[in-house]
Amino acid sequence: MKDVPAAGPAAADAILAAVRAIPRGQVAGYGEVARRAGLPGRARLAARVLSGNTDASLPWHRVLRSDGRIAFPEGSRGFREQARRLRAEGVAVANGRVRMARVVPDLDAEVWGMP
DNA sequence: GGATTGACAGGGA
DNA sequence: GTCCCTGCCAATC
Repeated sequence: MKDVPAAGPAAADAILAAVRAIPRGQVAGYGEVARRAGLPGRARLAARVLSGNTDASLPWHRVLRSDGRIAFPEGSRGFREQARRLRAEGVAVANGRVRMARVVPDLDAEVWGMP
């Protein structure tokens, strides 16, 4: 019952699972995902995992920066792809940023299975 | 072995 | 509200 896995394939899997746990129309930050994956403070690791992912069914576009900003440089390919997908899901993307879900208390709790 | 980089986060100006 | 710098961790050169 150790605690956090020491950054291995299991960690990557956990991160992927956390990303897949994000419901459609909702978004989360890298640090948030990492935390839910059992890797507090490993936001960068989450980013790295997503950069190496190739799963098209993985909602990576729902993962944003802590500020709600898209991690890619504006005008970049990934930027456009992500913004496009988010809009397709009903997420308001404006000027390279996304309106972070301010209040989704019950929903959020349900999603992460924790109040 | 060390040094550099990176889809980050947080605090300060 | 935006822009800049520092810190943390892991992988890569």
